[in-house]
Amino acid sequence: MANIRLSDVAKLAGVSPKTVSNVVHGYAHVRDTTRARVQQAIDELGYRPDVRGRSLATGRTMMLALAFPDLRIPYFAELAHVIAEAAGERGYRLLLEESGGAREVERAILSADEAGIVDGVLFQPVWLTSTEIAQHRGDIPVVLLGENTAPLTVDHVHIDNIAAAVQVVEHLAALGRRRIAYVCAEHPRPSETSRLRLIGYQQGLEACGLPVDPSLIVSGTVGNADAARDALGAALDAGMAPDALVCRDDLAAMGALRALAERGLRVPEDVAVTGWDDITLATAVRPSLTSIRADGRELARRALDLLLERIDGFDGLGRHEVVGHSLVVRESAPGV
Amino acid sequence: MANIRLSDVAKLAGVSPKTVSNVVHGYAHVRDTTRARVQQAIDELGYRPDVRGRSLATGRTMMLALAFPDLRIPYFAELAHVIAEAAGERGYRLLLEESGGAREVERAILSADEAGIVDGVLFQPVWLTSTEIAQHRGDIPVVLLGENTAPLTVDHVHIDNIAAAVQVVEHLAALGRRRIAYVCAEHPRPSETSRLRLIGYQQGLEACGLPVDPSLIVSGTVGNADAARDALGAALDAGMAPDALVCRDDLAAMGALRALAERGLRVPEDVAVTGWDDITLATAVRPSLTSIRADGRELARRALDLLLERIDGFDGLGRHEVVGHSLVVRESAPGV
DNA sequence: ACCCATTTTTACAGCGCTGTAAGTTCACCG
DNA sequence: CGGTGAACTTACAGCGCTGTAAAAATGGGT
Repeated sequence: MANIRLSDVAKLAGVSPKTVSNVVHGYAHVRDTTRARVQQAIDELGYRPDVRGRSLATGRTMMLALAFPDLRIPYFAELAHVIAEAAGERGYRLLLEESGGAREVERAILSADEAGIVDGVLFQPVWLTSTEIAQHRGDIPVVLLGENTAPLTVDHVHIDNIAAAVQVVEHLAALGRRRIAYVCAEHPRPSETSRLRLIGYQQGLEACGLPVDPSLIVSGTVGNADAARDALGAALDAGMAPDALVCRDDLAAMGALRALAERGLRVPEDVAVTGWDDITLATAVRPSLTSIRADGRELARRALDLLLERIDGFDGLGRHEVVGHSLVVRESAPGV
Repeated sequence: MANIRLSDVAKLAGVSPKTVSNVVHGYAHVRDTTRARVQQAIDELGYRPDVRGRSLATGRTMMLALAFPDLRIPYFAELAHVIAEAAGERGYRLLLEESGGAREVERAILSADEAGIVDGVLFQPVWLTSTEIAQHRGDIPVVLLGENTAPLTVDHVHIDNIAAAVQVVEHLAALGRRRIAYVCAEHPRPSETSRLRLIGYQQGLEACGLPVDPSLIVSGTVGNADAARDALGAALDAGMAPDALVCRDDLAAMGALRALAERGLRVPEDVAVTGWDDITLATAVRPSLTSIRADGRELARRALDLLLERIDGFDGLGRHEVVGHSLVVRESAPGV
């Protein structure tokens, strides 16, 4: 089946190609009779516009990229879902790019060596520093997501990690917990996200008048429940005796739940546990997870707004926006 | 920064545009001195090929779509990851499309009203019947994924659901379980996937000489652990007393674990539980899940091979391929 | 019937690239 | 030193569509 082109429709309808284009786009100034004739030709031939020609002519692809570490991490999958939905409402498709958490790949994403694929990029870096980000070629609009410090020249949407971490610690302290551990700081160098959460963790302890004890910080691989279980398990076996855990994310929390259960420690009676991200499964595990929940819909909305403004030509300094978060209290660290 | 075009590079290097194109593509018959000169011009100008022009000229976009119900379901996220990886190895990007499990959207995916976005589609339908699929416009190559019966004219890659379900039941029977329930059949009409798994479940029971008891079939929403927990919980409260559960997928299994635990039933001592999909978190919950694992890498490989053959013009009858699966035995339904 | 202001339609050129086929240059042989 | 095939390079046309600006048609007065 040879592909039907705009001009084929035009020929059949006896109008110029541009008029067909106008009909396809619902342009107002087309006589009803003309529109009907063109529409009939479209239907008759089964014409479907080819976006490549269009995008070459308009300079827009109506596609955005969302770049983040790994689709298999529930938080990112859920984020992608929300953003794809919001992008769709604005007429854009979403292309997902996984960096695998590798600095190389993150760099490649910013300096893409092919143009014309997407109109803009939403990018959640893990390792790239703001200096590196600031040096990106700038051929294409970028909005940063997540917790990294962003350069002044680039838009950025995030939650207040420090405040959230403080809130978590205060919640645990209000439950009477005194030996509050932090589970899964990357080793040897924490990602920016972890760094901020650790700062908040420490601030929270200080605010509650609790000592900051480095031996209560468990290092481990991020984004992997089993790794968290092993890391925490080893720490517990080595004698660490926390009465609460601030976990870097829900996956770590799930691993922690296992490690605790395997040692006969009850949650929350013996050890209260909090997660981060409030993934869907947070309600399915037992006990269900108390967790920090970012306002994902708002995050998607703001990020897309900023990006679309850039695509429309806005060229000012970077905007840095904070979206809301909340502590969702569940069984693993219940309310007082 | 005005965009640099191929012709700009050609001008600077003093060659024809086509020669620049040849250099970009690593075409063999370019004199070294020419290549060097062109390369220098490319670097100097920071030229990056525009894929839109290329794809208009070649007729290829080097993008594939993967359409499935919902990114937030871990199995699909993990599937998307594997397929994206395999597609990348073949030089293709992957565009994800979520159907939301809606028949309407599934139909729209097949009869996309815009052309030229992707070169082919991998499609995991939930509700579309093979008749409907067979009637799709055929403008674009499609390979079906997953468990639906596919029309004879369309390629299809799947695992043997019936055999896998039989295997699960036999495993449970070998543990001495006699009252093996099935958790989460969609109500009122099961999806094709559920139907096949139910058939296998029944066959397995018969093969083991166990009675098929309809009251051991729990209906419920699919893809949602909490719904599974509620559905199973209600059934248990109503007096159902299984000693094993075949769960439709790992999410259902996780919900089931909760429902059982809340009622003081021990897994696997009182009730053995199996899942399906072997998602990453299957090892993180407690007890870890015995689950059916499809060979995802092989699935991705085969599906892409078939699709790329279609894109290359293959026009024969549909190929139907079965990829391997295995029963991964863990704590929730241990080996004998 | 004619003029003017709209409304509707069109011609044109070009977005950036590559396949084809037809040059042109080169190295080497007789 | 011409001839020859291989190695290299290019002209051309067109992939399918849309922005622009200008032309054509229409309608409403006078």
